[in-house]
Amino acid sequence: MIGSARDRVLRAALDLFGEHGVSGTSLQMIADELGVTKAAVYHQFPTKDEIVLAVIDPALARLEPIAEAAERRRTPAARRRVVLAGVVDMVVEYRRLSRVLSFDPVVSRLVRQHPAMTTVNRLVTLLTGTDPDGATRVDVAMVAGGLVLAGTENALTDLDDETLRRHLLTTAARTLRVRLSDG
Amino acid sequence: MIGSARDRVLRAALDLFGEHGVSGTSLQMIADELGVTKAAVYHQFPTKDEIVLAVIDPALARLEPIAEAAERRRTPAARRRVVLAGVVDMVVEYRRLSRVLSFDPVVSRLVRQHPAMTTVNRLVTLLTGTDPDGATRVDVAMVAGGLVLAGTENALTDLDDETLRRHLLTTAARTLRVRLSDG
DNA sequence: GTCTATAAGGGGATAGAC
DNA sequence: GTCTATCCCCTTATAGAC
Repeated sequence: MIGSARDRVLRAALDLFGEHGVSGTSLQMIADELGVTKAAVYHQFPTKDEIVLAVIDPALARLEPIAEAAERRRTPAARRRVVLAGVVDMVVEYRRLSRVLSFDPVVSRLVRQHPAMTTVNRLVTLLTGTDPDGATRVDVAMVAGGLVLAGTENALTDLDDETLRRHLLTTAARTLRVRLSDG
Repeated sequence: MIGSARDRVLRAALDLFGEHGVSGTSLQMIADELGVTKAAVYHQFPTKDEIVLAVIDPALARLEPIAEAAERRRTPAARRRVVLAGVVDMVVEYRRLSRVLSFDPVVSRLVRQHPAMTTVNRLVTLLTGTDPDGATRVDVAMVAGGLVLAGTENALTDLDDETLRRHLLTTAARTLRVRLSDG
């Protein structure tokens, strides 16, 4: 075991959340995984919600720099490329987490209330432009859903990160009709 | 209230599962929604799992006819068109259900053990052909994930079923490079 | 940092009356 | 079909010793 007791809790939680979902993971399971008691876990975090937030925060924190980098570009096409590449990287890096992050009702509540949601909306606007039509909104929803699910799909675990990243980027760009090469 | 007591339970369960997830929905919540007690619900179904199965069965039952219709077509292109159209129809019809059906750890377990999984595999093979490469498998995973998520996306609830169906079909076909018109 | 012990509540499920 | 009452288990969370 490397890292502080706090880090050990977070690593165990990430593993268990990925396998059983947040609602399906009790503090007892986290404690058992570490070989300690529930009270020891409570010494590190005051509530279960705090553990969930600490697990998902690093992933959500990746979004803000993507939005800033995209907004520094001048053309809408370049902005779309930056958003797409950044989000794909993030999804691959947090493969195991994304399924849990998007669907568990507990996390859904925590994410809805999270400040990072404004960044998510900025990223969507960077992809769609303002006042998108129905077809464009469906395109973006398909890509968002596809990235999350494909990132966690068991059938794709044999692909290494770099291969998965490349395929996801190509497919997402085709769906959104974004050219990946500039000019 | 129209329908048998059993039907009322299933309708209430569908609503609550869609909103809170299966793990987040207790028998007490279902009973409260109907204005009865838990024991009355248990009179209709022996276990909670049985309720979940009864809710998802109609959606899973839609898959088999799609596979059969597709297999009656002679060209791979025609088969892909039939699978795509059928699955999109099913996703739209069961909009609220699909999120729950795909991600809740409880349902995930029930679906994995369900006989309809062999049909799912047949549909995937109809789309990809046998022995697909990594890029093709990512394409299919993206479309599957995108359909499920877009179908349940709150931001798209303003679209009526027919509009949503049309956009989903167009976008999914583009992602998979399937031509929707034959010939 | 970790322990034992316990509180307080909700979960699924059952027994038996009406 | 529905009720009351209950069982047993697991959950989050707290108190206080070491």
